[in-house]
Amino acid sequence: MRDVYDAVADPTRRGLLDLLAQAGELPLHDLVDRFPMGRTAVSKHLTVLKEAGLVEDRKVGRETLYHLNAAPLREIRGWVSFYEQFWEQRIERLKDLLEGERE
Amino acid sequence: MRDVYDAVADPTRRGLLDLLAQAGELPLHDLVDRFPMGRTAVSKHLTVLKEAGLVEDRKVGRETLYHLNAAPLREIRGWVSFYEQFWEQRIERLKDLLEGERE
DNA sequence: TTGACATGACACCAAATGGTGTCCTATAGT
DNA sequence: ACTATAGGACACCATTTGGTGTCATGTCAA
Repeated sequence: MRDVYDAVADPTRRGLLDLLAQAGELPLHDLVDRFPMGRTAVSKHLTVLKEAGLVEDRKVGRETLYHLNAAPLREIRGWVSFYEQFWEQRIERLKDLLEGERE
Repeated sequence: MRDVYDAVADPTRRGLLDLLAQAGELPLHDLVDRFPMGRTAVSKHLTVLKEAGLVEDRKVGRETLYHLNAAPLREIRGWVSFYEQFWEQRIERLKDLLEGERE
């Protein structure tokens, strides 16, 4: 479907995830109220998040209620945790090490 | 400058970071050899990564050597770790909880 | 039953994105 | 000195992206 890294790259979409994490479940019009853009734009962002599996929705009457599914974020978590070893060590130390190879 | 989430959204750019993590330091033409695209495209991706602070470069003779700076990834790590609490609990349980509100 | 509300489904548009090729300069190597 | 290599700096292009507005449909409430 859609890459989870890509889905999360947009600040509006991260904002949507934050709201859904906080509120549990919200209808579209409530979400729209929190952003400086129209309903169509927010709806599109939610579609992207749905394609990435990060949100799910259910229809209740005339509303569509959206809620978070955080599971796909495991992928990002796993990827980024690999790099922890590199930021733990001082950057300058790495630089010196690389420069020192010539001596 | 450039959003680190955005910089990391592209699979080619994640590939570049992986290569630099492994090799320590590589010149542009070595990086180009590993991807199915031209020098200009790879160079542009490296520029994006530089704008996000994820790579740095130094000129040695006629080569430009690129190396990783993983520090900005802390931002992503921090953001995503907030969501751990949501994927730890079973998704079905959350759903049942939300549906149960009406009874 | 009538009118307001919620949203899906388009069509549309400007700007950003991810590629390309070309030209130019600097450096290495013979 | 000459030639090949490394790569910066463009100009260019198709596609995607992130927004808009409009129309049609289903639902709620008086």
